[in-house]
Amino acid sequence: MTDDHGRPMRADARRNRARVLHAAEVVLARDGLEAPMNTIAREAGVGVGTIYRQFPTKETLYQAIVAARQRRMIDEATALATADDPGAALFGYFVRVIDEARTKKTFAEALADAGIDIEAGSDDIHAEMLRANETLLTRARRAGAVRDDLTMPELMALLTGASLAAQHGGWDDGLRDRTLAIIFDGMRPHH
Amino acid sequence: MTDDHGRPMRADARRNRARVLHAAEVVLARDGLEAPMNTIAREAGVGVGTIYRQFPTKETLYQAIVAARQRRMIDEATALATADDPGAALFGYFVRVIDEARTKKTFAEALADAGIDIEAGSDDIHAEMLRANETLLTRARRAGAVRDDLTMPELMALLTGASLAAQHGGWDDGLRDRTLAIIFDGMRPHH
Amino acid sequence: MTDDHGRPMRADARRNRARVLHAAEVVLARDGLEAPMNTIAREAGVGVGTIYRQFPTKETLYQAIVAARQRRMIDEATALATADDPGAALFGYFVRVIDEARTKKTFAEALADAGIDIEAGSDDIHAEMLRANETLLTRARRAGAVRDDLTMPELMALLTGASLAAQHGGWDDGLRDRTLAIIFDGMRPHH
Amino acid sequence: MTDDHGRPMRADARRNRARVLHAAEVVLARDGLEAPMNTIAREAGVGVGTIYRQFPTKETLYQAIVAARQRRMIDEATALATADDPGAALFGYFVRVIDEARTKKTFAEALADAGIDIEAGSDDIHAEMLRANETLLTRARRAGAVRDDLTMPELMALLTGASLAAQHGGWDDGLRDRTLAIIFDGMRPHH
DNA sequence: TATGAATGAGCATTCATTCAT
DNA sequence: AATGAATGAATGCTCATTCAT
Repeated sequence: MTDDHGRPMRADARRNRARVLHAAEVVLARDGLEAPMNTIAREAGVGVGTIYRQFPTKETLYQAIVAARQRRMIDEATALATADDPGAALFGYFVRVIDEARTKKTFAEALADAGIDIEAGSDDIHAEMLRANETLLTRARRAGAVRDDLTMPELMALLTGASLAAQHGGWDDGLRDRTLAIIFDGMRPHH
Repeated sequence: MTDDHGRPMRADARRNRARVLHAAEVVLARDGLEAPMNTIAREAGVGVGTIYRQFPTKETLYQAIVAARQRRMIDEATALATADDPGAALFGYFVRVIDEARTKKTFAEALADAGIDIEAGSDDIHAEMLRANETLLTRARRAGAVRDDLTMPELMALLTGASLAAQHGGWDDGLRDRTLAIIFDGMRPHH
Repeated sequence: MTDDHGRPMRADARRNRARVLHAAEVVLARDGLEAPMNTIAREAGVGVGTIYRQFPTKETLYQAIVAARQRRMIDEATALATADDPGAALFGYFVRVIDEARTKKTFAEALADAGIDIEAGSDDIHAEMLRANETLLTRARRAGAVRDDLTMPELMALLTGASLAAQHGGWDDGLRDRTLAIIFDGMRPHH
Repeated sequence: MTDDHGRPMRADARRNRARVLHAAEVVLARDGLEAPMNTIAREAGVGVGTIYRQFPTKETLYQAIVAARQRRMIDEATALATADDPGAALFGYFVRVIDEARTKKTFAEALADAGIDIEAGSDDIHAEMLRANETLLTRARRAGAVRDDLTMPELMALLTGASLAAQHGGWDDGLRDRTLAIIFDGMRPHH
């Protein structure tokens, strides 16, 4: 991690950055997106000014949270990209994404936003996530685990929809399993 | 339409109520839920006070918009409840709901909220919509058009997810058709 | 009672005026001076417009209420002006004024305002009330019932203070009697 | 002066708190209780937000002003509690209270409010002021400087009434002296 | 003439962001 | 570098007053 001038961040700065990020996740999940910066600062045990040093804007802070999650998802996708069973890999990844959305309120919307720039891929990390997803999809398709006409836009649409619904509706484990079972059946070939 | 005392509303009041409702739909779709009441008032060509006469709270105004849409959906569902082909009726209704969400931004979230109180049904109109949906689902299931283990919670989850995704992602006609094709396949029997 | 053009008021107009005045007294005593015109209108069973026809301003309405009370007080003072015992007349009048203030919240402040323009007497009815009070005072002084150095300014100051305190403090009968006993003792000669 | 967490206030914060308090006194005396917060802020030379940081509510600000005055009065009363002449102490204190009311418009009403909860004494500072007053009264009564049947309720009634009248009527020094002379005579024994 | 719907300036309060300490 | 006090634009809502019905 580097600062604005390319120098590595001081240890305390990096520690503060992590505390802020964590506090923001907690507060956003609890109070929603309208939560004031002061609340986040208090939760983090720092002054507001410290947040603004790392994140010039509330917007920036949110993006950082989302980016962190996307990075985590990318890592999972990457790990699964070489799995033996490409179908199981894709479906397993799908479940992981939905679980993330069920827990961390901010993630689902961000994912939805990412889906929008499918072609654009304006943002680096968005683009990277899309690439990782695409790998999983392509492998599953080639293995015959999903239908041929399931392409990235539809996958992102399904992923996004399920995430948003899960977050908004407070899905429990049972509802998640039963709903995804239906969606997964629709994704498979031979209909 | 009657006022609080059961008297019929004055002509100008009814006209203004409609203008406000319409303006609110336009503004909310354009600027999001954060749009100030003043903007809605300007769009409607009335003073803020006029809005507050009909809707004592911003919240109330939103609920009125949503209620109007839910009523429209209930009407559609009711009309389809006696259709010859129960499967086509359910799937056709599903498409209509998603189209509504694509156009009118406020609807999808409200639908999602409705899904939450599936058992509760606290709100009258929510409950009514759920009942109407349930009729369509039951008929389709009895006709063998959808799988046996597709019950209301899953239907609402799918409906909600697709609506939110369609709204958020700005689905075009093609994406809508292809995505719903997958979901519908998942809903059908024989897996 | 005449209208703006000097013509006698129509019967219904006079009736409405009375209803409004009464409603305003009730509402002001209940909700305080901040009470909205709409509340007064509802209490009176008329539209706001009707109030504004009689009283061009909220201020005007309040003044009318106060004027009515002052008139009543003037009548009492006038009646007592020929009483056999001038001392009893003045003290009895004092009690009546305080009782009015205890019941009708708006009166005390108005009385206080009246006291201010002791010399000015800008307003007709204020001036008239002051004259009536002065008559009672002068007779009592001549009869030796009150000390010689008790003149109008002090009388108004005492009357005003007791009224405001009674209104504000919610005096009960006992507190009224005991407090006025002290004040009256102070007003008597031989100290 | 400490902040909510027990830490000493920053120098600038304390300075601003004082400026706000002072500005509020000035504005309230000039424009009445309806004065907008923005006016107070402008008078204080700070932004509105600064006021709200110290006083979460308009109400709170007013209470702070009143509390400050009550504290000042308590101090005076306490100082007089050991004076050689208990009668002079009580009467002198009475004059001081009235002078405060003549100058600082908000005080009189607060004093009146305090008088109401004579037994209740719900509020700490109210209760403390009442106790201080009671000490002066008891000493004066024991010394034979005031009549035996003058107890706290009557004292508060007289104090309140004179304060409200002085504030409302804009008493000058002469009127104050002559009116209080009458009241004080009424408070003395031997009638 | 009476009604009450419409108006919009005005108010208390919040909160992202800046900057003195 | 961190802190948190200060800022002030922006927002939801109220209510005296006007005016179409």
